[in-house]
Amino acid sequence: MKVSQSDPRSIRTCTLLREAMINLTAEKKFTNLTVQDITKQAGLNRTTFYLHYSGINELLDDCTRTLFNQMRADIYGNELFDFQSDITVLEPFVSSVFYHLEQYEDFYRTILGKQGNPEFKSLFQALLSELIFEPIVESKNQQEIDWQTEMGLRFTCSGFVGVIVWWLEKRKPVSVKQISEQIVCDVLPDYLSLLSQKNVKE
Amino acid sequence: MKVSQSDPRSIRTCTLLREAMINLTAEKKFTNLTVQDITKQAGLNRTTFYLHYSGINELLDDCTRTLFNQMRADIYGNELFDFQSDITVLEPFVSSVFYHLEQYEDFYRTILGKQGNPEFKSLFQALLSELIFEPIVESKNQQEIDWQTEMGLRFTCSGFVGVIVWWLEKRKPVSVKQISEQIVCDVLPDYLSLLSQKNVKE
DNA sequence: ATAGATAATCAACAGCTTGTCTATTAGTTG
DNA sequence: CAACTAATAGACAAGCTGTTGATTATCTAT
Repeated sequence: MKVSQSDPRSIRTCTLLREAMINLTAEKKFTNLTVQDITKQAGLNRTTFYLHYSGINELLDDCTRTLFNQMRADIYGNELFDFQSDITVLEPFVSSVFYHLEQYEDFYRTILGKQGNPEFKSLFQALLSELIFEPIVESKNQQEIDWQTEMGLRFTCSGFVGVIVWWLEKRKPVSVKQISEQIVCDVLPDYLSLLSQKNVKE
Repeated sequence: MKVSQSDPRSIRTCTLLREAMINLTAEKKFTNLTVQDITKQAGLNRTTFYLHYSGINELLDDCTRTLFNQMRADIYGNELFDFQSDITVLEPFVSSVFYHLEQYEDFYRTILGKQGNPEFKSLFQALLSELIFEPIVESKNQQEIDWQTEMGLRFTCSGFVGVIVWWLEKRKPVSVKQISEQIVCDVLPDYLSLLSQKNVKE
């Protein structure tokens, strides 16, 4: 960014570039996506791009921040849950993730998929970990977490993202309500038992 | 491939190119890796590359096949297991995956990581699914699998790969024996029960 | 409303990679 | 030895990149 950020022209340009990137990605044109493609789609001059971003990765970072802020707001629109009482209070949080995905379905399908961007996927997983799973670990386990817990956390986050990708790839074979209930009722309870027990083989 | 495949010169060239690709990737030079880099590393002329591969992706495919054949052999070096009896018979299979990873540790760390290749990661996950997890589903469940089972399978595979990436990223914080036992004894039993039970919430 | 500041445009540039030619050299096989 | 074929070397057009300088359009403060 070498320009103002508060100037209406800058805001407009950045918005157009973000939208162009998201729309082109949604059209499965992510691999080998060029600055030319983006600026053409946005109806802007290629030179203008470099006034705002150093390259495509920086624009993607901007898109990522924008989408994640939105998802954060979507998720925290729900009441904070008391995890101790009942695991099913998680259901609205899990549902809101899927509802958010539906808003940019084509974009997420491409960028999280085989032809997508591993950096974005990693950030996406970290966000879900931060928003949903780490609070559970903290509420259950106040002391320093051991490697078994850390590994279990990673297993659960990766599994959750894997299920999301499956759901997107398969073009939503079941409803948000169905998949959310399946995850909350059948998958996460096992995760909890994993966190509370300490079966260290030594 | 426009050349013989059985000619000693071709075999030598392809081997050199595969090794160059794997070594350069291991040195964290995967993103923006060029044909020039590879042929220079291999000590070959750039034109020679195109006699054997149409592009980097095709060379990576060749590397993938080679590594996966080796992993398949590593895994099947163990006795076939009867999953019904005891889940812990899986331990040698899980261990052999980690021992295989150690042989090309730096390569796998890069290509499965944030700067890596999602296509490779997807194939890697599919291979583990085929070699380890799908046989379990089939042994437990002869009828057509429902979406809950399919989802559980995806969850388990993704979680397993997630743990592998965690282990590589953290530079092997625990031994192969420790992580394999933890996975087999504490993680998989919970999730594998998912693959056989029918908790359809409807 | 005007003047100064700043963003957007346009044309052009060198640098790099790609994929494909040719012609020539080196190695393999019968 | 003779034929076949892989490897090399140099060159080419094409495409994208990131930057420059000059010009036009738009914003903002007075």
